[in-house]
Amino acid sequence: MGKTTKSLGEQAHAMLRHQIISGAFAPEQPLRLAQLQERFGIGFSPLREALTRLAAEGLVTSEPMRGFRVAPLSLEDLRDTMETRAFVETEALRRSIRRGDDDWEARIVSSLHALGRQFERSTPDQSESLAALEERHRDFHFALVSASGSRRLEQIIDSLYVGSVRYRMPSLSNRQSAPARDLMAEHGAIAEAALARDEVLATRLLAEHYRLTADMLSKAQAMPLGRTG
Amino acid sequence: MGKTTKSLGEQAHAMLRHQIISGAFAPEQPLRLAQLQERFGIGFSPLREALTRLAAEGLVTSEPMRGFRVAPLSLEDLRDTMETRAFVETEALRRSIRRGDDDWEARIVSSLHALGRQFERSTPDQSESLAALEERHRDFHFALVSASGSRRLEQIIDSLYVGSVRYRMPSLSNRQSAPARDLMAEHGAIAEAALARDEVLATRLLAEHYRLTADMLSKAQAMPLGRTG
DNA sequence: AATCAACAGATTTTCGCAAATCTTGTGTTC
DNA sequence: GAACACAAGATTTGCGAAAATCTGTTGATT
Repeated sequence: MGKTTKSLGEQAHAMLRHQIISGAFAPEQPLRLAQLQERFGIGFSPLREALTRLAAEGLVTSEPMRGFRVAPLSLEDLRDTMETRAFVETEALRRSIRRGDDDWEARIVSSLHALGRQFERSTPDQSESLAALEERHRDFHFALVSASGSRRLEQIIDSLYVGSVRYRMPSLSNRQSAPARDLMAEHGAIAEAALARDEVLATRLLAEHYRLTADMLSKAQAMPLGRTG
Repeated sequence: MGKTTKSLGEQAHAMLRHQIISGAFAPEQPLRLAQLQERFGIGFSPLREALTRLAAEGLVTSEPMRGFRVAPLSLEDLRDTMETRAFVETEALRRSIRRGDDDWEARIVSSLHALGRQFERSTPDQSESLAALEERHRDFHFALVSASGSRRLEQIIDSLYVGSVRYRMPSLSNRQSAPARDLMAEHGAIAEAALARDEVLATRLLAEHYRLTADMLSKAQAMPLGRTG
């Protein structure tokens, strides 16, 4: 069978990562070993390994002898992260437009199509389909820059994505932020420019896309949803 | 006392990191727990934590149920890493030139001076002074970009530095590669342009500096020193 | 001769307990 | 009443042993 047995440490890492990203743990919340052991039914050692990895990835913070906490969120970090994403990904897109072959074009077309389908299908209240939507969204953006030819750029893009997805997940379920933008049109325009090998237009559209996203998330972050008191 | 007690895991991480960077372990060499336990006199848990962190940083690789190895080196990775450094650090330098205050200028002057002193003092065969030289070199380059205002760019620069220093350490002790370049002149010119707030010149000199370094290290990498058989 | 199964040794991974450290609450002193 | 010392509980950290997995060798079968 194709089922590769993952170590408990990897499983713990994946589960914790997913729960932090999806907001099941609040920012700055302490992550107690005993609590996690009960929640996941896993011993100290694998949990510690998972937390150490997450700390290196920037999703949790660690203070000596005081354990681990979920990494904080801030407007400043959001702005910085999105600006840096725009800077790095426009370069990776530029290179991909120069170097991309038929397979690269196919990945863009295919991931855009899949994103559109999931977009139609998603209703705001199903957290399951929201996770699927986020996955499609990620796939599309990765496809765009997937012919850069630089392993290092890919790694950087990946880590910046992880740093930004926590800001997006809660606002994805917020209906109010969506109507102002036609997200599919934005993505379609970027894909079109990339496939037309128009470096200048494609990178400008991508940067603008991230700028709009940063603005929208900043508002959502400044006024967290759900608090009606 | 100002001495903060570090956890054994942190100590193990620092020691292993230093030994990998300085070449005490060969690339791709397996890192056996029992062997490391004997070498450092530290138990399994802290060693595992250290190795997990190093894996997340890219200095070691890990395969499930097969343990850890020192991460491989390659000409391709060297080229990619140095190109990416040039790309990211020129941007950070550009921003620093725009935003840098008196303290930033002071850090550049001071770290350049310290680098020059250590450069005069260093003789090729003292590995201790070579480590100090590398430290000064790092400090100078970090000072250059220390006013970028972007935490994310700083993190990226840091991780790329770690990825590249392993290529430089062995060649630092190779006398033959040094005479072709006047390293202090290069560094001095970069600092001068930065302090003169000349974005174009400073970033061009910095990029050229990294291009020359990449070329030099590529040659050293292709023909490892010491093998006279 | 080549392939495969099984066994033995080495290695990684996981667990539970002991030690070290931090936190909280209580009582005493000024 | 406020500040401090101290003790009890909670929590992290570290260690060694046990379990799970891999690797290399030997011997049997086709």
